[in-house]
Amino acid sequence: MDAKTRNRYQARAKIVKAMAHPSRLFIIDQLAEGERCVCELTDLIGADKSTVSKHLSVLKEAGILEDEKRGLKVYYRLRVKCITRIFSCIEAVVQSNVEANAAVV
Amino acid sequence: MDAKTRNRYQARAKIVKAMAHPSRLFIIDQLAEGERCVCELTDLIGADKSTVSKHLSVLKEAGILEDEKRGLKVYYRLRVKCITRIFSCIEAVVQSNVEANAAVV
DNA sequence: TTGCTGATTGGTATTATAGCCAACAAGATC
DNA sequence: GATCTTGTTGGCTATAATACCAATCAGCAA
Repeated sequence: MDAKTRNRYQARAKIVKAMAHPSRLFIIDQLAEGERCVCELTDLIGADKSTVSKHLSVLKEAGILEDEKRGLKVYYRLRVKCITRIFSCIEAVVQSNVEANAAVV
Repeated sequence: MDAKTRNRYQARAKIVKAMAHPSRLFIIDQLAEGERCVCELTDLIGADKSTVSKHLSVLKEAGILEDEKRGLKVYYRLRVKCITRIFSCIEAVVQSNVEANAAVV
């Protein structure tokens, strides 16, 4: 694999890695419906706000989210909408796994 | 977040996490064109064959790939085809990041 | 049987990730 | 200014991921 190819896949992996966590996938799903402040997401997820804040910064750093401060609150939203389309295929794999497991039992 | 929701996102994260590595994204891309044996992928990637074998088992364990042994060789292929469609959106984020960086400079 | 090829598994060192608490920063409100 | 609310950052520990080498396993062939 040459350097150019490696760079291309590293750039892609950075994005995928940023999504590779239950809370972060949940955040993406929530933001598909519109912007949310950190406090709302913290309530929904039920983790420490510092933890949620770090998840959000991972997604922002990857270019998936953008934020905007208004008053005391910081609102996050999706920067590239198509992200949500990914879920349909992920869900297809999940379903396929469920069926495979059912077949074994 | 209730237990059911948490389980759903954990299942999804398992799949996304399995893809979250440059070599594994490369493997998925290669297999989109048809099955490959471990030796071919090892050559293409240029890592130790034990490393490639482990990447493949991560993808298989997640339900993304399936394998078949024929003679001495083990062939891997995509189990759920739609996985490849994910790349178009990932690439959109990558491009968006490139443009944002260009704007800064 | 012996040896060869292709692939997996075990061991290990290095590095990255996750989550909490505590401390701090930025606005709003009194 | 004092204080409350909302978020971020630093520090820490625990856990997971990565990659290599070495050893092993499985199938083929001499």
